[in-house]
Amino acid sequence: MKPSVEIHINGEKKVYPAGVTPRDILRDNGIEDSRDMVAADLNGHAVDLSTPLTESGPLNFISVRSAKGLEILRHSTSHVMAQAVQELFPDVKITIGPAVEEGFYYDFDTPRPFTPEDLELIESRMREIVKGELPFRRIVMPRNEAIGFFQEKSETYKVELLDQIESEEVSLYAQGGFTDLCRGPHIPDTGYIRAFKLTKLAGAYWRGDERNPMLQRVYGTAFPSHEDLKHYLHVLEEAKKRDHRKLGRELDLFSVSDDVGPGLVIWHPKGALLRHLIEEFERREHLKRGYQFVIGPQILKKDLWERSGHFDNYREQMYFTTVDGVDYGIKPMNCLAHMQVYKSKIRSYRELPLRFFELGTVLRHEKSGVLHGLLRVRQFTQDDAHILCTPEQLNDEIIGIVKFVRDVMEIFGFDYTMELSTRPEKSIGTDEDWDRATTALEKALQDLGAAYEINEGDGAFYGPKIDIKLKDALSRSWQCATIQCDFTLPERFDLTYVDSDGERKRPVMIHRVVLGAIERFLGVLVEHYAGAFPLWLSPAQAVVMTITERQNPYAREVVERLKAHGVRVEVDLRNEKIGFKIREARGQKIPYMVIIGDKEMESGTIAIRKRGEDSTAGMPVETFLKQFDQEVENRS
RNA sequence: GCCCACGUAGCUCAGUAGGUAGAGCACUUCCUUGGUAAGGAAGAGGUUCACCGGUUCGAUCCCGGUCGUGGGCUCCA
Repeated sequence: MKPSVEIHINGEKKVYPAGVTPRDILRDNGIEDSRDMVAADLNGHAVDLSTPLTESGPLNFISVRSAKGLEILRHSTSHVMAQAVQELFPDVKITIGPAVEEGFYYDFDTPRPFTPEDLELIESRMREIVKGELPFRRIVMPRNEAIGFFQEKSETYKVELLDQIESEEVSLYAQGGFTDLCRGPHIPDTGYIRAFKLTKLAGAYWRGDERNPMLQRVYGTAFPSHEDLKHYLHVLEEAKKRDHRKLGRELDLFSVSDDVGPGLVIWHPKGALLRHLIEEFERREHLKRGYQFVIGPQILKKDLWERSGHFDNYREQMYFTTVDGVDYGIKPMNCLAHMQVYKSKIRSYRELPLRFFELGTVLRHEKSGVLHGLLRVRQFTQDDAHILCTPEQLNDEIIGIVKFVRDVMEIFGFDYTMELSTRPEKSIGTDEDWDRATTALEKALQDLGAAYEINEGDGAFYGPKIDIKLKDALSRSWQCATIQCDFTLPERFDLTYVDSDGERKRPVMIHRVVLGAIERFLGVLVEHYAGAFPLWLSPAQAVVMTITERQNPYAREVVERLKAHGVRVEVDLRNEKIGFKIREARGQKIPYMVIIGDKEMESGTIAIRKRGEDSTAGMPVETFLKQFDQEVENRS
């Protein structure tokens, strides 16, 4: 009897001869797919439609409209791109080319970097390959044979990858004359690729290590249909309109100047006001939670940075200066001063936990290539605190901080992700301390039932950390809040407290920020709200505007009343038509327009036009103020 | 720091087989006093096209370098 397999499909169990392919089953079951099914899933692992099946189990087809299917489509498109590149530039060596969140890329080692013109060339060659409907063929061979195959082709990067693969058998995929080492699965043939576009050109280090040679990375994206691609490009255009660098200029919040220097932010009146509002909010929230304000100096003696380990581990990021022949380090972090506050007297266990808070301005020498608007700068102010507590209090303190962060993120309506970062290569402290700290952080996350990912080797040099990341308009992640455990600095600075048994013991230190850097947070915040800040945060909350100059005296009266009530109000009495004034106020995204004409003047009212609405409502000033206060109160 | 691209008026951008620059908006003045997304006219505005050097009779334009910006990589709040 021929061996057979039992396949569960559409809620039925069907028996097929072994070696049947998913494509056969697709046809057999009359599934209408109009080439939407790109692969299949058998027993939880993805297979090609052409893979002969030798196992029984549930089979599901993977549609190109599913996340997994889209990933397969994009991955296959990256192979097609590599094929096009090799056909056009035979001396290019291939490396790796995965699907990523918004598309795919492929890294090439090329003697001459690609130009934008090359991209067009590659794209048109890809279109030919797609038109050719070349089948993707899966080839399984022993690892050694594959090594020989790629050696022959001088594909040294592939050989290097194969050298590190453990299994004895590997799979290759070939379409046309192009063969790549690959796990698969892939779409059945290149004709399945419908809409794609090469998007950007970049440099990238081989295996992400800056000691390795730099490769040429070509990014692209692919979609099930041209409409989907068009939609994606449209969304991208819209996202660019939210860019905080663009809005920062348009709303006159801040600037950076060549004359001043890169990565140094100049806050204009409205931006400075926004910052002030956020900082006030922060101070209140910290006081509520038992933090004490402290303030440290901007420069501290170099000896202190040597003692802390910053000099050894963080020197390249620091600025130094010399005063009266003594070397000082300009602070890149606030922890040293906070420890000095702790050390200023003998501490009792009764005082702990101590929570020292500072809106601390720090300077870090960031590499020139990483600076980015407000999101990556060289001088920034952290909402920084250092908590000193007993080891027993550690868990509760961490839980308190995570809750703090959650509360704040909710107020702003942010989605965020949490990551637990463990010990990096360059670090100080004992393994035992690192384990204790890492366990404490993880336990707090688990106690709270928070979702998190583990980031191996990404901790600070003095301890592991929990990072909270927010996304900008283009969905790039930025670290904002961070909670870092530290057993090392208390040791190095010999911090102690007297315990109930009269013994001197070592406190634990937690470094933490909630918003992170105010600059970065505001950058992300601008993009989050697309510049339309909620009332409580708007630098200008209302603008009073008149129809004609006749109403100016009355308008001034209204402005005074609003100001007296604490409304941040602007006034537009210019000799312009009302349509023009409204247009400008809309552009500035001011929450309330207060419009005054003869009608309002005569009835002693004001006409309110709310941001986002096209109509006005007439009311007495008092009525407006009531509504206004309510909205500020709700932070809506 | 590395790779690629870019750098013209406050902003958005045009431009010149290489012959010393233009538009719109914004700004100033005047006219207009107009009820919900741009009323009209005139004017001023670039140490001459980021900076430095080279090629050339002549460079904003070609070449090299520096600085800055953007997109990535590495790194990070």
